[in-house]
Amino acid sequence: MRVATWNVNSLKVRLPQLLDWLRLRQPDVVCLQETKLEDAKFPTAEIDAAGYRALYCGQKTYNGVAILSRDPATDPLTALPGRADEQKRLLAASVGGVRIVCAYVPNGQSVDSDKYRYKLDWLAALTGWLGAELVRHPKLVLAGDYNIAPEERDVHDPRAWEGQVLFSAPEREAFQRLLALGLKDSFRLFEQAPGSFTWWDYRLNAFRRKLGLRIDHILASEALAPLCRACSIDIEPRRNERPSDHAPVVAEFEPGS
DNA sequence: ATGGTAGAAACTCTA
Repeated sequence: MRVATWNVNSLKVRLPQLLDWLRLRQPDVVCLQETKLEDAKFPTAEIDAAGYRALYCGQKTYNGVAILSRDPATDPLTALPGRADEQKRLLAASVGGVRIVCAYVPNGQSVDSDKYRYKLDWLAALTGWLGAELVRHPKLVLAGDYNIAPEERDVHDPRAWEGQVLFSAPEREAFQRLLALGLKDSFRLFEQAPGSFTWWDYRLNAFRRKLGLRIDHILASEALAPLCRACSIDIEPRRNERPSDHAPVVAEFEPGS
């Protein structure tokens, strides 16, 4: 099973690129973030024609998540239970015996912002819920835009980013609490090139200058991680005309997992 | 000292 995550930063704008990418990479499951579409405007016909079913949970202008899958997805969940949130950031469903959790973690804006507090609260709620979800679904993938670079090697200039949002200690500790649930960072199960990033600011020619961060991740549960065969970042779509500022991440799991 | 870009939408907010 090939599982991908991609923050598309507007599915309306990126739909042609997504359809090209699906044909090229043939993923079985794709988690999308920042669709920025109300559910009524989700491009179900185009996705269906590409051979995928879609679950989606969106809103106008901001946020929005979706799970595309070749096989049917069951038992959807569109928010953390007991947390009625108008921000559409979470979607979970089961595909082929694997629980797929698609997350768009709040950006946080800056460490002195209310949005940063909201980010840490949201991560704590996610972690709490995942503990129970892992009991129900031992084979689980948490894929999405975490808006957290977990380690120094995930940041082009860790000194400059020290204490900044996306790399501050409380955010990185929140990431470690996800790992403490037994989740493994599938990207780090394999040898990777230095300077592997998934996001580059649109400004200041960051992509061309390789000024990126690795903030999009596919975590695999303890039961699923041993079945992971590969994980890579596909930077090609970042070279497109009108690209998303994020590149997709793709993880390969043993067939039948 | 705080810009720079992109997307959505309606001029400012979010990232």
